[in-house]
Amino acid sequence: MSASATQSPVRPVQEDILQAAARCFMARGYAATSIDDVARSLGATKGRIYHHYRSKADLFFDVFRHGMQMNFDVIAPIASASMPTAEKLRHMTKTHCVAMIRTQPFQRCVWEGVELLQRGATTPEQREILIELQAMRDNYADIFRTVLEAAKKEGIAHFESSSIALQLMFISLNSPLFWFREREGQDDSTIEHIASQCALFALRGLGLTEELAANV
Amino acid sequence: MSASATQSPVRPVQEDILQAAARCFMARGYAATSIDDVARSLGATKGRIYHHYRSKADLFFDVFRHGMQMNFDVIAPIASASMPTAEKLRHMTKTHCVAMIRTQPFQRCVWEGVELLQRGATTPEQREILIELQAMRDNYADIFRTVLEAAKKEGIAHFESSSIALQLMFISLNSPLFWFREREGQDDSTIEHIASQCALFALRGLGLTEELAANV
DNA sequence: TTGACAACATACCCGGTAGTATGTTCCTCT
DNA sequence: AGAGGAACATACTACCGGGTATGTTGTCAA
Repeated sequence: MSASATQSPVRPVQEDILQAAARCFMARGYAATSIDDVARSLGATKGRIYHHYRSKADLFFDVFRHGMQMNFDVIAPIASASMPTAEKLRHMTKTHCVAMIRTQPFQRCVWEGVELLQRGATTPEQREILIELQAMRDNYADIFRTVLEAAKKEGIAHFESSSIALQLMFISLNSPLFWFREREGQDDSTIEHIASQCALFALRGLGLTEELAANV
Repeated sequence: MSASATQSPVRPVQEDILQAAARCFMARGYAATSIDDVARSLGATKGRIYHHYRSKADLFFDVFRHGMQMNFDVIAPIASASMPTAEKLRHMTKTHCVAMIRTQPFQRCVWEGVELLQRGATTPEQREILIELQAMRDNYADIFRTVLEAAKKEGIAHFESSSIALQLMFISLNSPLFWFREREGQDDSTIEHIASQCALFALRGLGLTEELAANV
């Protein structure tokens, strides 16, 4: 029919595996999820997964990486844009929260991955990957940290410890990861609405005035 | 020596097992923790644990129950006391946060337990226990929900969805569960100081004015 | 056409772990 | 003093799940 009948498929195989893995890991947790579970949700067998990934940990790490990458993709443009600090903070918090909801399965894996990082890995091979992932996450947090400290310097935000403020902000914005459920009749505006409430809570918590925090 | 040489020990055996189990579950997660791990951290073997608990799940559920019970013990007196809503909210948030830090291993189990609840149990026997634990947690949350809605009615707090506000408040106060680490030189004042920052963040997030949220 | 390789499925191995069955010690009560 | 049971330790079983080794099919290139 077309010029090249065997062009690479629109949705590469790896993308499907990552999607299925993210959902399984979210549903049962990393340790309680078996490769067979992931394969079954794909209508396939272990062979398919082990053909593309060397180990269960490798698969999980790739889900983590993809999750973080999606966050960078939406936040980096805002962070590098030129706008008032308060407005930048509003945009970044809201956008981050929307991303958490939209890519929930992946972000749940990122969350659990952070815990795995702290518990350490077994093989030295995995250690190297873990260090890379750790750095990835630290870099992402630093984007927000920079804006937070700028806001504090400008007298827009009021908090004592930057580290604690950063943690509190993130956990507020990440909160939907733990209670949001996909349901029928939920469209973009529903998600936006939820994210607005979370971002408003976070911005208030950081000490922004009602005017500066409004209309997130 | 004394009148009754074989009095019941000050620290019952079950208490020790619960402590060890809570720490192990916090360190590695429920699924990745083996009964042997818990036994080893007690300098004992499986036999000791299975003599007191019928299954791994039962042990975990008991840790959950103890964690929740400790929360009730500190919050119930405040909730039933007679004081202005704002003051009650300050006390409850701060106290809850302190409890999270002080009993961190147990509360991490409570947290993971909530996820296990959502994923469901296998045996119908466990289902009954899960329903009981679920109710326990709901009752605890309702204590805060009542105060929150009172605060909203009085015009002290400002939020849209009570459910979301409750989630955001809790996750802010629970936040130390995920980043607080015991270190040398940390005394009660250190914990109080951290809890104050979390409570302040939460109260601000709920829309309390700076004066009402101050001095938590 | 055939050889090579990608992309899997199938069959298997083996280590770890929940749970059990049985021994052992000590205490207590009669 | 001896019978019974509480409080464990030891030894064992059964199964699950990560990983591997091998078989099968389709495709493409020479």
